[in-house]
Amino acid sequence: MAATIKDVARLAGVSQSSVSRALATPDQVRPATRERVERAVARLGYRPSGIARGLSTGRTGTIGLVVPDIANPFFPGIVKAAQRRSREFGLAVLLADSDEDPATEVEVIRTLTKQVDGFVLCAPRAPDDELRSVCGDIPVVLLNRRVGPLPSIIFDNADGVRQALAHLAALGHRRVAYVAGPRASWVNRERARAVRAVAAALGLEVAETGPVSPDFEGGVAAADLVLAASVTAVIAYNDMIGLGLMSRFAIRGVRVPADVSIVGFDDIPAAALVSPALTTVAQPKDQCGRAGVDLLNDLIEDRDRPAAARLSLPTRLIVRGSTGPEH
Amino acid sequence: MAATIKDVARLAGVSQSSVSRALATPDQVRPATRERVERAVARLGYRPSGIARGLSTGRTGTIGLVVPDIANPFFPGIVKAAQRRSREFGLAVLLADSDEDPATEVEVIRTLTKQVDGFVLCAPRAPDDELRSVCGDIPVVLLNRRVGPLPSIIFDNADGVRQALAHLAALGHRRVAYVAGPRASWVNRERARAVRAVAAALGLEVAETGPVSPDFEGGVAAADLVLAASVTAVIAYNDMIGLGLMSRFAIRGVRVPADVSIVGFDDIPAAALVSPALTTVAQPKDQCGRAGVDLLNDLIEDRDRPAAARLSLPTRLIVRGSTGPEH
DNA sequence: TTGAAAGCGGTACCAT
DNA sequence: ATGGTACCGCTTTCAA
Repeated sequence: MAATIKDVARLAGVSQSSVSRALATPDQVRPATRERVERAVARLGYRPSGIARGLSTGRTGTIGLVVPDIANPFFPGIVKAAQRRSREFGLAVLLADSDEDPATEVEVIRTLTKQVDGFVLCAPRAPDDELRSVCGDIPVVLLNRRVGPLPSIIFDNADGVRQALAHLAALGHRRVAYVAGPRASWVNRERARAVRAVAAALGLEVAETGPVSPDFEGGVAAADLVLAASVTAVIAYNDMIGLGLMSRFAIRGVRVPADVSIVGFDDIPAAALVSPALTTVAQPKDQCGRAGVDLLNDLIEDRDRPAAARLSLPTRLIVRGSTGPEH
Repeated sequence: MAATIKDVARLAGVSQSSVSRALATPDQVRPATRERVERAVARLGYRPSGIARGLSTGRTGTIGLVVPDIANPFFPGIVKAAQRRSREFGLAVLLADSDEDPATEVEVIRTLTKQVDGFVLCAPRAPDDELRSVCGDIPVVLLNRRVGPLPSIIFDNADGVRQALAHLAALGHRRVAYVAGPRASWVNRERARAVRAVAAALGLEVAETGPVSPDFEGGVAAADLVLAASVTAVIAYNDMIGLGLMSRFAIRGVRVPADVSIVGFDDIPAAALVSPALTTVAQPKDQCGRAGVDLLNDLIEDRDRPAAARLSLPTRLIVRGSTGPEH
């Protein structure tokens, strides 16, 4: 059996309380005592049980991180950053993959609620009121989703769209398609809205296609719709769709970017690996993951609602393969 | 505050023990009692605290899943499968990313040991004896790594290499390069060994290059080394290296596969997206993740060491872009 | 079948 | 500065 605080106390010849103090608040015990405790701890290889501590403090030292799909290349960057930051805070991360299913997501959150100090919810699929309800029970930070005044961190999608459309307009495109992602996606609604608004401002015509699933197959499926819309450029809900478009375009004999230019969102790793490389709107995932944990940690520490409970992170267009029409 | 078992007991007019039983072993309480408890549970929205339960049972209902780098496209597939399977068992998953650092890995394992019922270690980077030591404290399943008799699940790397080399030999290649991954990687050693053995058997000449880091940049760096070795085909430690090779080859004006054919390992998503698509040795990641959790669960349940504590999963070559030399 | 009570491994308050 | 002790929420004997 692993050593308990009792064993340490006995070996050190002090009380449990002193051991607990020596470890948690070293300056509340006499150096001599501290020494003896430390020695005993070392000899026994003692590690306090986080779970026992959790029971008595109400703090688990663990946060829940929920993502819709860890295999979606958009998320690992965020997860990694969050994970790293958490470790700096001495927090463990309970990762849950909801498989893109709102019901699973809610169930997972409910199950984990007792085991974590708070949640970072990445692009949660659950309905607003469900999220609000969760927020009542436990600190929560939303990533890539905004629900009322709940603490959340999003990317500046509207500005990303603006950069993308301005780029295409500058290249001479007059008519572009937007391939929509899932209807249920908050981000998709944001981008779609921005596309309409910005296009109008820029005097561009927009053809909306989709929605399609936000993956390679979705892009493949959307390709023919896009072609039928006779546009010279297309903005895809995300890079995977963009990649799917490219693939299908190649099969249909449509050259990219000569015939159609493509701009994606997310700057997933694969976007840089294909040729021509995919122009995309990048989002600072590291910053997002880190900031999410920072914010959650603040909430947990109850440093009463930090000023910036709602952050919007800048996006930036990475121009790669895209060119003007009739090139 | 969330309701506790006490609240339920009071509301139901029974003792804590009865509530506990009604929930854990319903057939040990009279139906009438069970009813009252269930009603109270529902009314209060009671959810037992896993952490309190853990303290008293010694079971946390959580397993630790450690990966070297969740952003490495090889792992999400495994993680996802493991996650899903765990949920079926009612287990939560504590995911830790060791950032490819053996020290971090060990530290993370030690920290989490008290909070989980067991570990699934994906391609652990820690030294053998460290792993053995961990195994003494708590059930552990190794994925993609073999250490003595420890429970582990690996892919049949030797056979994967055999398929790859047989493929290249059949295409007419006589001299191939192997681009090595990290020296510390057990899998790399396996593959390197197999390359030597199989090549000898097939009468192929082998040029070993590297080691390089197992990512895109590593492949880029390796490209020039490979070219200097004047081979017509190359087997890369993994797909990311293969992709890096392709990229650099393009810049150096070397055509793939006309001048050099490439075979990677892992079948990461991006391998199918590039053109020409990358020929690769695929490994059943889902099966691996699932089997890992199954095995660990058995170990935890202490169904004394299941027969197959050491599994080897079949790999299979996916032929895509590769062709013969002087094509 | 049910209830009382003793832990599980810590923390924290209260004395000393 | 230190020790004693009452919890934290649940499970699990042990009696009744």
